Amino acid sequence: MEADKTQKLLKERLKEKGGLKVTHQRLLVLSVLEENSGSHMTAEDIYDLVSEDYPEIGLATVYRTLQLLWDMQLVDRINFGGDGCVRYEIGHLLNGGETKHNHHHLICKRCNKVMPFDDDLLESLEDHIEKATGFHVLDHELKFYGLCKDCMKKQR
Amino acid sequence: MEADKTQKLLKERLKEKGGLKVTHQRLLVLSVLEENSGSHMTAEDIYDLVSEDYPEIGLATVYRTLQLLWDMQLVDRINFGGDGCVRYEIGHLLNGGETKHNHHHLICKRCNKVMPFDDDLLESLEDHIEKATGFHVLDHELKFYGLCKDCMKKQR
DNA sequence: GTGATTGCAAACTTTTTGCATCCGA
DNA sequence: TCGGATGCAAAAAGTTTGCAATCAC
Repeated sequence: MEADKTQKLLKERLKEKGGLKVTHQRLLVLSVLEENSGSHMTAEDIYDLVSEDYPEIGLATVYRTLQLLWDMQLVDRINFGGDGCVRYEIGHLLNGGETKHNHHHLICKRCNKVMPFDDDLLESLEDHIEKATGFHVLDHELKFYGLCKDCMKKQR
Repeated sequence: MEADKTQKLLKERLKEKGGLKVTHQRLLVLSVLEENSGSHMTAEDIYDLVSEDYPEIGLATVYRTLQLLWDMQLVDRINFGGDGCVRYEIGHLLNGGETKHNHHHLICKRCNKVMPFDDDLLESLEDHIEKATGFHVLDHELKFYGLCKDCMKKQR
């Protein structure tokens, strides 16, 4: 999705909410999120990136903007592992229906190595869930915990 | 799994690590986690529960104990939704051999509601992974992100 | 012009760390 | 006894809030 289209959507939603303004800062935060679609960024990551173009921005503004974008459903919040900080990425609704990311990981319980693993096997299960529960699935995340090849060897 | 067995496992692992001690506090934290198997508790939740029986415990001890239990793979860390705090539950290895805890969850991106969802569909995929990559799978965790029935309604 | 928004700093919340004391092995 | 563990308080790290100045409409 092109930046123009995302910006247009932001402007629409701000108008819908009534009285809210399209500011330079809001556009910049959104554009950084869009340029890094797929990565999971903390507020500080976003602050650092926006600062490159606009050093006078404040961290508090980034937090306030992320809260606003979340309220308007333009960004998603995610929580990876137990690192205790909230991460953001551009919303699924904006992220193009096609390029949905399938978070499949093999995680070794011994050495904590994380290996990616691709498989689209779950698509049909999503349909089943939606029919059975009314829950509309947007994305999934599948983690397998176990022992990697190397740690299996070491174990014996 | 009975508390006795869990305690025994804790003692074993502490001995394995060498020099680590079985303290009243560690036993209490583990027993609270076991009594509340299935719920996802913050460190403070656990602190409050342990405090009922043992008011002199410090919050820092709870954090240190949870870190230790996690290192020894006796508890799991989970991070649902974007509520910005880490939660703990008794580890899946301990949570009953038969009823292997398959963490299947439907997580609403809007209201952060978490609904359980059971399915054993992934067993065959585990075999496939092991043959293809040499990774020995012990457990899996599957999360579907989307919009629950209620939030779907509200959206229109 | 007017009210929403911003930057800054201070407050808050959650988690970690330093240290003197205590306790399990 | 002795080194690991604890409780407390102080420090970090992450996030929110109050307020005067500023900017979008």
